[in-house]
Amino acid sequence: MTTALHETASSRLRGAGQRYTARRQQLVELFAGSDRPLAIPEILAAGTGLKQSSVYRNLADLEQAGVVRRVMTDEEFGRYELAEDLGGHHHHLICSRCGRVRDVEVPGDLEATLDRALDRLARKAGFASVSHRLDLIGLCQDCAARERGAHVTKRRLRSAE
Amino acid sequence: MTTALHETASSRLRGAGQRYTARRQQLVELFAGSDRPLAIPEILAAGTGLKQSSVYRNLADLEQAGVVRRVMTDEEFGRYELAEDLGGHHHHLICSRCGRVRDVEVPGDLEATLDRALDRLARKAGFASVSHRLDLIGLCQDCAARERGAHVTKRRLRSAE
DNA sequence: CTTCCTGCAAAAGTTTTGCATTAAC
DNA sequence: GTTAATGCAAAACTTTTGCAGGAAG
Repeated sequence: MTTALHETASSRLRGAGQRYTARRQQLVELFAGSDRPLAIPEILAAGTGLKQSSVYRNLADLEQAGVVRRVMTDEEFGRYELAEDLGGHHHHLICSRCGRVRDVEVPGDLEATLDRALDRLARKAGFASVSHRLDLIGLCQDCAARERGAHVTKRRLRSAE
Repeated sequence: MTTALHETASSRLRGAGQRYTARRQQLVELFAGSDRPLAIPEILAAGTGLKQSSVYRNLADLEQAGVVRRVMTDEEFGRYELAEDLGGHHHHLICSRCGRVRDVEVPGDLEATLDRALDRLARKAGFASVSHRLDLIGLCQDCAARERGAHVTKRRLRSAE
């Protein structure tokens, strides 16, 4: 089922002069089974036994090889997911309060319209080889209620969960 | 010219129980005069005399009051810009290699189409009060040439500039 | 046996915070 | 005078790196 995925990952890593070790296979499996990009703490907690520095280094290597990519959220740490051609083109629903992220797909015709328009724009500005990143920002159901409080930092919010 | 902006900023801060000090006015002016979101190092280097911790604290307060907002790039530090209703709705051209950012506006009809479609999507997923974030990712002219190199971290890239 | 990967510990970079001082109201 | 804002120094947190040991080819 994920055989093709592993073969692709393997060949991309070898192409970059690197090995597709058991650790890295674990990481790829983890991403393949997730419905959202994963943060490093989540990966560490997932019971792979991987150590922090190895996770960072492996993710950097996998990113270089084009197997995963780093995604941006409003959090102050990074999240990773499968590269677009492996995990499919999709976007993210991001809760602006608690940082929760979920994958979401938008209709194909909207994507097409968007692509055409943005390509034109980028070219006019001298940008090459353009892709886009489209996120939906809002409040998830949990947070919509308790929206309140002053001088609350994001870190405090996270640890309060 | 920026009088209205200052008045709005002032009233929003007071509404949050805070003062619109000279330092904060400087910050708002800085953002108003920029064609891209500013990073903390840039703000510190702009000659305002503000200290690092004050910049962070002021930006947090201004963000809470709805005067500025933090924007995400591929860099590992944050950038800030005026809130959408003060600085205008726009998007960002981001160079995936050097991290350079520039503001860009997309045609109004595309925005409208987008808004309608995304609102529907978000509602279906149980998200409330949604906005969107659309970035164009690519290579700026400077970087399009020298695209190369393995195991190069982003931090190294930045300091190499 | 050579090269890459891993873990540990330590460092670097960004952001937050405690406390005393200064400025705003 | 009371409350908020500032600067300084130190801490917290995320990410990167040096080095020694271990696994993969």
